[in-house]
Amino acid sequence: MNFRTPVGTNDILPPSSRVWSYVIDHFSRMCVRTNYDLIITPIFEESGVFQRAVGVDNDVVRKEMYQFQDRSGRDYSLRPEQTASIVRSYVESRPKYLPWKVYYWGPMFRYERPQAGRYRQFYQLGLEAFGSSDPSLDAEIISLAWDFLVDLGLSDLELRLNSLGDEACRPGYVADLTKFLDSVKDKLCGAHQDSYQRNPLRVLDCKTEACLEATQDAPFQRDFLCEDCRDHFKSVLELLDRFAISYRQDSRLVRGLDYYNRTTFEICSTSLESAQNAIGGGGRYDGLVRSLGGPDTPAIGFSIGLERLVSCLENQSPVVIGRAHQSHEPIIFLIDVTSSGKASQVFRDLSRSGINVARDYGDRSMKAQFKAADRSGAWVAVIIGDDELSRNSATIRALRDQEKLRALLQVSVREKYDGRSCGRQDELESSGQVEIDISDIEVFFNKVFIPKFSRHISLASQ
RNA sequence: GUGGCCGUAGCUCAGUUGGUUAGAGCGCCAGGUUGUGGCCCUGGAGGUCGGGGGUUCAAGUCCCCUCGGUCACCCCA
Repeated sequence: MNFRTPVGTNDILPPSSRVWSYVIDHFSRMCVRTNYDLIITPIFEESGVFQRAVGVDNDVVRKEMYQFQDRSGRDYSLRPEQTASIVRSYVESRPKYLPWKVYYWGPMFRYERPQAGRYRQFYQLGLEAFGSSDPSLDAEIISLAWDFLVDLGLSDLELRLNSLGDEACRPGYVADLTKFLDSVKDKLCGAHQDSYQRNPLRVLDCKTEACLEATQDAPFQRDFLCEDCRDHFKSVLELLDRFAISYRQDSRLVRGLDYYNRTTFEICSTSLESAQNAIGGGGRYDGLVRSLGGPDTPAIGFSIGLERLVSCLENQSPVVIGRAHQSHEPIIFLIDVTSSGKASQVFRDLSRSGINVARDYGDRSMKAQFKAADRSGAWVAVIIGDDELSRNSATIRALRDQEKLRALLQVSVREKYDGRSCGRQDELESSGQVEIDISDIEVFFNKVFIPKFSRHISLASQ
């Protein structure tokens, strides 16, 4: 019997993993540009971190946590989400300067039945900012999430926003809502007939006809916001308007984790075919630091599901997918039929000089090596045969896009660098390939050919 | 936790009312042809038909159990 991945988990394999690495890289750059620093926390924490943060009544904690005892009997859980760990880390390390802005990406774990867009080990990327309740921070966070997705080429996105109020106005609202639900409880869907008392807000988020109908005239938070919350929310909306980010206010939007207050948001893709169409979301959690034992510190963040994001991209962003693959393609494939070990040396030198390079192994026939070169997606072959070896040279031949690349090779080999040209151009006309000294190979590619080549590539991908 | 559909080569699938050594295409490997690779030709490797039990002279085909995949409910990323 062969081993396989555990239920609900899967390997992220090439070529799809190229998209992952591209997306994560894109995200990291954006975060660095906006002054967020990488944070890496343990993948498991004391269970209490999540129980306290997410809420013991929440499904995520009640029945979805990978909770276990280690060999010393300590009660740990694999993280079902990242925010709680980061808050724990904030409280533990007490950063000197505020705001404290951090970003992350990594695996999360929830014990659920897998289905399209839902896994037991899944990946999120996101960011959190601590130490300011300025509504412009809310707008910054929302716009970062939005722009990140839009810049990746996604278009069928919908941003929904809500304000959940704060400790001043929420309790009154919840009491009112509960009273209302008491009066219509017979009309609620089966799942919520009892559970509405534990978490009344969830009922508003229920998609069943029964609950939707029963709660049509329910009180909504927007009518209960205190003045501070109302002003705060209004400022956030005004900034989003200025950014020309379109959104929809949705009074039924209640996020699944209990720590949220004030601004909450969710981004869905209408093009995602599965039932799990929320790509990401987030919001404020001004009370969370305190409830994990820290000083009163407002905070806000968002997270995005990588599997869902990548599947959106694969559906509707061919340009980005192409670019992601291209960034991993070898430019050069080394073909060596001399069994002299020359390829090993050239491979090492070229790769260390910064060029994506690939090769074959096992001294196979030239035909086999060319086939491997084709499959690798490399743009040119660098061939070392017996003739070349005796002259200490290599032949360069275009593999893809031959007409253009031959022209580029032709120009490159004639171009002077440091007062001389690298190649012997005499053979070019007839065979469409050039021969250059091995000692010139790094200069030829790095200084002459690749600069032209990158321009050719970027023109081609436009 | 509940339910629908599905499990035959690396991949996509054929396998007729149960009947001899289980097939195809693609992919892979080797050889030939070739303008040093892409096309074409020849050959080859690779399957305990998810696993276990049962019915039968005979099971990939029928029955039961089980494991896995997938989608949906629920929940959420």
